[in-house]
Amino acid sequence: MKVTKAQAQENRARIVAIASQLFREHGYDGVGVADLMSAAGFTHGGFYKHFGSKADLMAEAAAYGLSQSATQTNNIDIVEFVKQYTSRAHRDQRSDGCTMAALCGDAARQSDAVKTTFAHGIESLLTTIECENLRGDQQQVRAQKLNMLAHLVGTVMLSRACPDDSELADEILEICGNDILMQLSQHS
Amino acid sequence: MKVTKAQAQENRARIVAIASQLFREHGYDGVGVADLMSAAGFTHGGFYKHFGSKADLMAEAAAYGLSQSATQTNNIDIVEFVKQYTSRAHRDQRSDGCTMAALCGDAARQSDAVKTTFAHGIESLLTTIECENLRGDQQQVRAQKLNMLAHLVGTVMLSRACPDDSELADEILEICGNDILMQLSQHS
DNA sequence: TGTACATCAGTGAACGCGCGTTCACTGATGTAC
DNA sequence: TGTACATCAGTGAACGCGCGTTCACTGATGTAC
Repeated sequence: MKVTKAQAQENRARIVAIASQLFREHGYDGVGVADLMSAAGFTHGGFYKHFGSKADLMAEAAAYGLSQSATQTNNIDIVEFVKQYTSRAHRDQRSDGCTMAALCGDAARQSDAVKTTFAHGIESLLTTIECENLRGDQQQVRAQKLNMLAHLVGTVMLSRACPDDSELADEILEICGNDILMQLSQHS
Repeated sequence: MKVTKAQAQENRARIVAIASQLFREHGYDGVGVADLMSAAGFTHGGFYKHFGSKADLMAEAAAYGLSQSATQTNNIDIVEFVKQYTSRAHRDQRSDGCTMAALCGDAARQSDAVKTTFAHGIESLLTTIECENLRGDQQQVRAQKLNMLAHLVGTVMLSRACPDDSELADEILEICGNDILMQLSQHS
């Protein structure tokens, strides 16, 4: 049965949002078209009325997830952001967490469309990260943010690669979280 | 046809080594049993004479790849190590590069067997990273190494998530590589 | 405003395909006498 | 040392299964008059 134009657009947006979550949790290869359509409350056949292919949705879901991260990062105290990013809650809640940390390993093996989306996502994060505290010229501030981002992403990814409830996983978060905060205060 | 015991053992080792490379390049889901057996010069049927399942091989190949990284790290000048790790050559040669950077994103979604292997891999890297230059007590040195590892892994993963030949990809390597070296000199 | 028709989001069966795994078979190696 | 038999690494066809994608169909929505 057909559906209101507005309703269809809303449904499409829901598919993208749910795909973004499922991809973050299970990876691109870990979620099938039928899985995500079912999670959105539809049958799989309708998928191709909205998207050209699964690969197309992957790029769109990445863009959605990364812009979401950027929005959440915007206008938040940077110290609070680092603490939250390196928290156990963030590590354990992949589906609601940072898309960069959840999928940048997978992105490296995807098409240039997806990689371009991730590159834009990095630039977005660099822009939205609160910078008032950082000293130095524009280039230095950008370098400081880039280093912080790499350190943050590496921290969460290493912690996630450890067995659940392992001491090492928590140690990584704590030690690296503290160091990132220390770097931050040194640059302020 | 049967084959010498020694030959069979050698063949098994070759499968593990090639699997380790292929997994690093294409991810665990991106390489099939038939693919890797073929790459090793065999037909797929013989696979289960050596391994219980593909998942078993994944854990074993990870252990192989991570111990290889640790071996390469051992007794190498740490400045040279950081430069090589953050080089374009390392970023672009996934199959011969660090298993941690290539697969820690995938490892997070695998069984505890694989994750345990990665946790041991992290500990191995912490042990083998040359530490003579680092100041402080044992705990501080461990923290410095852990931070350096997270920073290194994050750097390479972010750079790989960008499109090939993109400026951002190279900028990440350069900026973060320099910062990691600077941290190192500060702690020496 | 009412009517007739076109549109198209969503359904569910069906497609070809590649995956991990199994299995009967081969024949050189290893072993027992 | 020679012979007869068991072992088992490697082969290649076959298996069930789930994947991405296609397609004929439905029926409410949107549109033209």
